[in-house]
Amino acid sequence: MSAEKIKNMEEFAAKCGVSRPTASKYFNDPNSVRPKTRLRIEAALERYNYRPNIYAINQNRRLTKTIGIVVPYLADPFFAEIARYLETRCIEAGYSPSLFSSHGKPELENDNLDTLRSMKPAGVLFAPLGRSSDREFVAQFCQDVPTVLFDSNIDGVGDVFIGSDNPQFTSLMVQYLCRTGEPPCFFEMKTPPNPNARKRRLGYLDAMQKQGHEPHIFEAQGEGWALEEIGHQEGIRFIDSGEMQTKTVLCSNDRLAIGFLAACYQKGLRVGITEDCDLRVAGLDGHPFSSYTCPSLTTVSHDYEAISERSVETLFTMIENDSSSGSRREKLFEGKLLLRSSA
Amino acid sequence: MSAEKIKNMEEFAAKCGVSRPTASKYFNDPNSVRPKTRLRIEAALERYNYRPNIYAINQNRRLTKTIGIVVPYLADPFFAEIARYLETRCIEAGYSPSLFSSHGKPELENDNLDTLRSMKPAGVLFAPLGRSSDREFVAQFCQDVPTVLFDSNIDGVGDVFIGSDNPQFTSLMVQYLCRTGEPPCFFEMKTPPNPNARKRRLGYLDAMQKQGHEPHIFEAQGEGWALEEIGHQEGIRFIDSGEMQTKTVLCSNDRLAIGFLAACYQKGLRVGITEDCDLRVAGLDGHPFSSYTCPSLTTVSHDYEAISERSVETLFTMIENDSSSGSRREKLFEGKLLLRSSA
DNA sequence: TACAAAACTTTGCGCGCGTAAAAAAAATAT
DNA sequence: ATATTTTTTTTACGCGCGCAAAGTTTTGTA
Repeated sequence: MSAEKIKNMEEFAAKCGVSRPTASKYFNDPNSVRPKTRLRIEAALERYNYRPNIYAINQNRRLTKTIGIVVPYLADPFFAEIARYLETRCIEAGYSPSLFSSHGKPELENDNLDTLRSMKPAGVLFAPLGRSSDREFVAQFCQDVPTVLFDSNIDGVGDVFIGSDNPQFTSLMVQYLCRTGEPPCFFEMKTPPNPNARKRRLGYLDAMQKQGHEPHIFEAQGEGWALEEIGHQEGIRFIDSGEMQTKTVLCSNDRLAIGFLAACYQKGLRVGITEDCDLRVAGLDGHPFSSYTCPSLTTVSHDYEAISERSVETLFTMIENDSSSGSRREKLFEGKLLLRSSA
Repeated sequence: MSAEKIKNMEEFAAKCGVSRPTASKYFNDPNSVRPKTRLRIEAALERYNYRPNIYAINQNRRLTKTIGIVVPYLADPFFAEIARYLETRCIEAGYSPSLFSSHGKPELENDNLDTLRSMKPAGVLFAPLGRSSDREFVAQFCQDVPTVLFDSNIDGVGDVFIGSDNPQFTSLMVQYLCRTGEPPCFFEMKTPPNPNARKRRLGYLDAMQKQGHEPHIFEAQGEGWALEEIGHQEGIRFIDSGEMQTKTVLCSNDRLAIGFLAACYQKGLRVGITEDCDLRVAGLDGHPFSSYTCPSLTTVSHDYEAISERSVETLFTMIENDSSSGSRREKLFEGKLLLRSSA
């Protein structure tokens, strides 16, 4: 490795003994040059660690090799896990992923889309905030940039949505709970920040009705993404209120459930399916940490891999065909029941 | 908002009635132009949503307004939380943060540093993998780019390190545990992926010796970042082994502790400080979810805010003075004891 | 009112690369 | 060996903006 610094592609091409356009061609696609010249270039690449200036490259390309990944809240392990998978897949496919979190704020979401737009990305994988998203703004973005919406749907916006069948989640869990014991009440936030809450509530109401049971919903107060905290605080209030008319609680998501389990523990309620327990508690999501709660949480898990995989694949074909498909496509994956010891 | 598309700063400046260099000056610092012209420009900015081409900007600046943030594993809530804070502070200061996770892999860490280097960032906030980091590579990077190392120190590398006083963490906890009951044994991984584990072990040994107690260490098998899983599996093995000669267990970090708590629960061991409990369990880190374990986890918390704040502030002054300070500086923050119900 | 200082405009070069067209060279086919 | 195809080189322009120098206008001060 020579210490000599190489300023630009001109100099580098000279070291290789090729012309600059040929070097340029190589960097765009190593296979597009003759094997012999390719070797010459790669030999030089070993000696001098030259790398083309990304800004100069991207300025002149209509589209870059960047893929934007936007999630509503990266400190939520659910999204952290998905982001990890998406990033890996993009790199494998030769793109450079660029990760953004909206930190739960619609303004930041718009900002993220703005900076992404100016990055001329080849495509974007976008999990919107949901109800609090700026609908118009997002719709415009999806028109301008090849975008795959995932996790949270915004009706009629964008060409593709890939996510989970949330009503199926609740219905699956309600069925299981009813078959094995008392029908569940539903523990959810009154104003949830996460997008799929509404569909889960509807799924609960629907499933209960179909089973011929009367639904009970407890609405937890509180705002923001501190779901465990809210589940805990409001769980205690729920328990103390005496409104709990059933010994089975279905939480709208796993993070709420984790907080609720803490509330139960604190209140001396034993949670589980065995005879000596006071309460059954179930969650929804398949949160990465849900197997390590005490007791381990029975839940319905997203098919993380399928969602990530399909999102990425769909985006890649969108990029290749670069045509907006005309009709809007949605793909919903079913959840898998994870039977553990809490319910 | 006019629908008319503006191609470049030339056109935009014309719409404002100012010259292009003046517009350019405005975008670099809105206060550097006369208030009257500033209003003219901002009025135009309302009508046409023009934004300067970031690639053209960055190509011509020696340094960009980008700040790189690199963490070893973003799916760990600890780093997710810190990253969230760092991002926010960078944005407030007028920089554009760019987030990278090394996903636990040294090759990826190097790749991240490579792409960062080619981004000509104003500065980088870097939490390295630690022992598995490529020492030479990282050192070279820190020489080329203004970098603040945080969380995990690499001796002699870089100009600044900001983190926690890990031996103090363990010593603080050991002292507390000894004062209130049996001296603790230490539950850790044999080959930990997280960087500060070694210092914690030494802190444990040292503190036990000072207290006049004999140390006991249980080494959990397993590789990688699935710490809860390892804590769970190996926790069960630990319990079954009969090697546990004390009723107090100090875990090397909170994620291990979460897994260990699950193991205790599964094994029917009651964890807590009250008379009727079999075991006391403590963790280290102040993990975001550690208050929602059952029982809630007694731990020593990083001063997240202080670390993030100091890291960012330090980087900003490094950027402004753009001189390498010559001598290496380290700042270690003490941990705060969080007394909860597990120990 | 004059005068210096500050802010602005004009002009013009340069950044590092994409890319197109035409000419030259090399590889392959006849 | 010649003709044909493929690859490479040459030449040249453009991208959108930073930046510096010199000239012009505006602003604040004496």
